[in-house]
Amino acid sequence: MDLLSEKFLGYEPVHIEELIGKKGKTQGTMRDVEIEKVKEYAGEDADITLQLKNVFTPMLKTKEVEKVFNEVENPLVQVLVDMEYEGIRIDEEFLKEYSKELEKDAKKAEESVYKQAGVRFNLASPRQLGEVLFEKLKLDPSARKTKTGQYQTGEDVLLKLAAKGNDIVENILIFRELTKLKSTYVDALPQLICKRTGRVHTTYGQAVAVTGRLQSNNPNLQNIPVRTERGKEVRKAFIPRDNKHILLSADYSQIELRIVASISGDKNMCEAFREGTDIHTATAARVYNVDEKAVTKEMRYKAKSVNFGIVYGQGAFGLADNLGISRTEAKEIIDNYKKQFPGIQKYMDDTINFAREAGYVETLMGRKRWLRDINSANFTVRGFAERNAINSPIQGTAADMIKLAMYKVHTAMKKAKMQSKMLLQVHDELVFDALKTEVKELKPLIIENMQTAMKLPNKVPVIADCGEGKNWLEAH
DNA sequence: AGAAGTCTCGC
DNA sequence: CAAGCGAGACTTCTT
Repeated sequence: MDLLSEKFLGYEPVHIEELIGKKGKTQGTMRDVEIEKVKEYAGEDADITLQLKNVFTPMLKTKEVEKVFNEVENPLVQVLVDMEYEGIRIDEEFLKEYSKELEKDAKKAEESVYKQAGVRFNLASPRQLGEVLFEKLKLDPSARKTKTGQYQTGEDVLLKLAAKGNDIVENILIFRELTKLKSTYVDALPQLICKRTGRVHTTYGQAVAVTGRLQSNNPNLQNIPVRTERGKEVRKAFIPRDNKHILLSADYSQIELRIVASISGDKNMCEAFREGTDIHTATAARVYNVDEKAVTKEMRYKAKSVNFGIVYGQGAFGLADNLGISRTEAKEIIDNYKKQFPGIQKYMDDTINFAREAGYVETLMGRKRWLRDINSANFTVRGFAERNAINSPIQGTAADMIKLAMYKVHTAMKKAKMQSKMLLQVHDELVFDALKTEVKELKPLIIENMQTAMKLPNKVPVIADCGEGKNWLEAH
């Protein structure tokens, strides 16, 4: 059954109450919602019992995990149902216009590529593109191939070719960007606008992502472009329900790094957060052993990359590749980092050792992730599990925190009898349709509840910021 | 028609 | 070999 069509294509939405267990169902309310989601995810004929067992077995094994179920997941069900039901309004006309513009400019870039290559082919095919770039034009004699024998033509590869002055590559990158925006967002979103509500209604997966994060599909509203200028335009299409409302966006500041500092207990990083200075600048000052005022843009940029890499278990090779620096320099930076933040290194070692003994890692709330490969004899396989071990407690604790916050905010809004609605969650961000007359009261309500949803150990402060505007881009 | 592979969007 | 978690468009191969 398609939850979306049942909800909005003329049927009375009574089944929602059934789903959330208001009619005498005291047990397994979340399971009922999840059955629908599993069906959507795995297909109508999926073995639901088996799927659900896989989903909930890790959660029901110990008292700590029952806590995650009882305090985080079950209360969240109603919040998610409300958000999905509400949906977010889309400026269809704007997207239709933008689509024409993208079409025109993509075509232009495409024709330029064919002219420069001296041959017409399917530019949307990585395989054909690779053959043109590396066999016909011979742009890079040492071009690397994928495991299936075709040339790699990913953005990183193309950017390196562009840096060597290959004009054709610029147009390929433009073509890729514009066709991506057009097909995935600009043309796809209008098709998902519900006729009856005039809005798009995403579906959230509550027990799909292994770390405890939410997942959004049909449409995925957790990957709307924001990085490039032409990508940002898409966000202008997400608008308030009417002129009495505005969009409001509240997001956690550096939440994953704060959690790293907190659960590792690293003195220097905890202190940096308590001081309230910019964390990447503070990191650069330590790694390069200079005063914070002497930190250059480049130093900060590199420190930022290390901070993110740490969260993912990245090594010297990955950092060098990412920053385009030598492996020697990358190793030097990482060694300095570990010296300056010894608690971080200890956290990584301790976490991997714990996982080897226990077979799992867990978040501050006790959410578990099982790691069956953590003792594998295979270097590569074990390496993956070790990076999972480092990352999961961090990503998962952030997920626990915002899930708790969502319930708290939702409850507080109901208690204050507000008409404003929570619409979207994007991992560290919540988006609201805010009645203009409620904004003044709503903003502090959101920020206060987000910041106090979960107390972090070692006195690491949690900060949330809030913006508003006539579309999602302005609010962000 | 569906699976696999590649690529790109977000946090 | 080498950076975590996702969705989804498109091409190409398999059934």
